[in-house]
Amino acid sequence: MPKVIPEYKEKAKQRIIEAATRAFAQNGYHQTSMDNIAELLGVSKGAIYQYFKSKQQLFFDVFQSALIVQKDEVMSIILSDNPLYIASEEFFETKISRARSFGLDMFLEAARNEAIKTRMTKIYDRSYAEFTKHVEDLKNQGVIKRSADVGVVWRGLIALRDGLLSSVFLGADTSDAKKTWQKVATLLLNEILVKETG
Amino acid sequence: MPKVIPEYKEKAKQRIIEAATRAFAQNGYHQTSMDNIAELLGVSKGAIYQYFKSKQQLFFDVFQSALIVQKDEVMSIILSDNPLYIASEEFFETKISRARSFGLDMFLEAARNEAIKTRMTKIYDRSYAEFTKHVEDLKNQGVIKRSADVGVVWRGLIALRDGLLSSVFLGADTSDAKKTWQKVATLLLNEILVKETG
Amino acid sequence: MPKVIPEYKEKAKQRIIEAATRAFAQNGYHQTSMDNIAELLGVSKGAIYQYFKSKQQLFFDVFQSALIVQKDEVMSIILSDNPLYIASEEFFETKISRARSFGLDMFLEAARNEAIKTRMTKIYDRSYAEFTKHVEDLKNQGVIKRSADVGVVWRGLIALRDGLLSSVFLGADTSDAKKTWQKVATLLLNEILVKETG
Amino acid sequence: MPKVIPEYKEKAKQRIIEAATRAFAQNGYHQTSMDNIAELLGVSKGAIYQYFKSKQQLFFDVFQSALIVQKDEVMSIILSDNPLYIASEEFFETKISRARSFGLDMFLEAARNEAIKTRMTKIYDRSYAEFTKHVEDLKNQGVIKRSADVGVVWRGLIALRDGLLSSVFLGADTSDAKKTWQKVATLLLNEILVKETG
DNA sequence: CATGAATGAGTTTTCATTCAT
DNA sequence: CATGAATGAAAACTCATTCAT
Repeated sequence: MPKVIPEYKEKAKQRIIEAATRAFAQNGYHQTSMDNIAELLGVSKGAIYQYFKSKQQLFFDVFQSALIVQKDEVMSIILSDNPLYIASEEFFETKISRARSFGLDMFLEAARNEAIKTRMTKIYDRSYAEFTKHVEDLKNQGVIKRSADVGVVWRGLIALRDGLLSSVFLGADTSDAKKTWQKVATLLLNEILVKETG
Repeated sequence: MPKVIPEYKEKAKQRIIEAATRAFAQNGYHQTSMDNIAELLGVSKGAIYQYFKSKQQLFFDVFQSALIVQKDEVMSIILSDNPLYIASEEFFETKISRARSFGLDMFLEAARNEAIKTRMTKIYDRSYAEFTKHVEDLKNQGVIKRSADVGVVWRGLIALRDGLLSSVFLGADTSDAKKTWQKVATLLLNEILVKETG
Repeated sequence: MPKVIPEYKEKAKQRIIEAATRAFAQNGYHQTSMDNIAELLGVSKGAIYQYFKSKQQLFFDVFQSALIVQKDEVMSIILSDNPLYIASEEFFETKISRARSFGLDMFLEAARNEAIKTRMTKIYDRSYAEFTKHVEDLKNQGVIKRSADVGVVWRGLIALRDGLLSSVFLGADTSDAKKTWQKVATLLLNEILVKETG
Repeated sequence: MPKVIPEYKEKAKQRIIEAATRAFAQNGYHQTSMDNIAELLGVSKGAIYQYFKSKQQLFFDVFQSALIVQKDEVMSIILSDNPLYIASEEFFETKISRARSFGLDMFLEAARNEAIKTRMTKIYDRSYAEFTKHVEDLKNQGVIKRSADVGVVWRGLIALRDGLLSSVFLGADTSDAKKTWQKVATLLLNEILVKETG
């Protein structure tokens, strides 16, 4: 069924990316065949190749689209009124469901792909730059301690998040993970926030 | 290479596991072929099948043997004289090289294997049990605060470690990661230790 | 590009044939996709199928049109004032560029197609018939020896041409080929011409 | 069925090359699938890949083995007692059957492969070098004219052969081709031989 | 008529696994 | 026991062809 709608191509790509994201996330890059994705879409293998020249390219695009989502979300929280929301179990809950729909091993596959690594580093760097810029404002507003080493906290939070998510996927108890997140994140944020919280 | 000695079988298995660990760690489960492993050993593919009925089984055994190594190491540190050694950059350094030689995606492969997941949970549980038992002693000795929620710290440390290691493999700056580890681990340990440290 | 004029159909076919000829010649039948041809024309794949029911049919028509061109040229030379022009390096030069723009492997593809082979044989036969008829005139005019076995010379020249062209495409030195053509063609023509030349 | 005979591997390769030569010759490179070749051998596709890492490589080896055969034969004739045997219809007959079992389009496929072209040029050059060296002897023995331009004759003969073979495959009458070969080859050889022949 | 999205059969290639020697 | 040749099932990718718009 040819579709002559102008933006159809973009929509088709998007649909494929979504299906692929689901498939990669659930079964991993290697366990997912182009056939799987096509079937998920109710479409023939060949159709996918009209939009992505290879499985690698599809993966790359899937990954990038996921990264963009991640970045946006992190930024929005940082810029929100209540920075301590980050330390809530609710926040971590959304992380879990998002990660579940993203797939850890996509990161590992990505880690083997130089092009992806470069891009990812770039995205993280930009994200970090925006973060520190915003932090400067918060310091001026007296929300964050002037002396705070924000980099450490930032990296600590991200590592904690990733590590806890991994543990959940590897079978750890979810409520333990959530509680851990809440406590440790609070601890970290209190290191930099002026007004103590518990 | 001796070939007919009685305990030869066990030694042969061990040699295969070692080679497979190296191969899996370096290239990941899917990128490693039985041929690769056989070649690494200077042995024929068929020989491997004498000891392991499938690639999956070999992986399982490789993984299990790796977990045992990990557990031992973690325990030994906890039981050591200086619990704060954990928070040192040096400690993290050894983690990096060990992880590099183990391979992150082995965990992910494992995460898809129910048998492995169960076993892993069991190992972690036992490890945690030993840990808490030991902690009880330390509380009695006045080293650790009576009120400390040691579970949170334990899980936090492990998550932090895994998250930072991931970030390093994904291209993050190693010295940033080490510094983050040192600061945050100290923060966490100070939560439970009676004698404060910086 | 006009699209609804009556004779448009014929012109469109011609345009497609020209583009296809270029594509087939440059890359060979199998290395040329319908997409390639369509792209070369700035037209959609589907459009080609409006005029040619299959790739094979398109090839057939391309080939036939090429054969007609060839025949015409050969005839015109034979009928020209200076039959020895054939033996010149200049003549061979034009052959090279023509062959380059036609493609050797089109002949081979053709050789597998019975319909093409039949048609080709027919065209060559007609060409040969015209040639011998003309030769009869030349014999009467005393230009060609009465005793000459013109068939041998004709076939010899064509074979020599094709063989030398092949060698050039396979990497032989062009000036060697041209010189060989000039010498051997002269030798052959002198066999049948009354007035000797060097 | 594993075969532990030492030279088995070489024999297996040879068998595959022979089957592939037949298949390529009959149907051309592109029309021949690895399946075809495997079937011809009564073997699985995978088996071929144990000996040749790709279809291209197999083709390369097929081609090279064919070239070696060709070179040897040409040399043996040149060095034979009766150089004029080359001009016989019988000689051409053997050429036809050999070419039939080799396949013209292998040359064309080869013409697109730089590695093959290079190798081919090298083989031809060596062959030509041996030829000219031998010719020097023949000049000294008074068999060949001192003034003869042997290069032209050599290239002329090869081109004639290739061209006539092509024509036969493209449907020309075989006996016409043979006769043409006999006449023109004689003409060419008489150009260089001291003792005239008819 | 023209378009180009979709199809699906075909092709190359890989690799875990088996088994005759 | 060890070997490695052979298998066969899968996977990625291509492309002539069709057909709804």
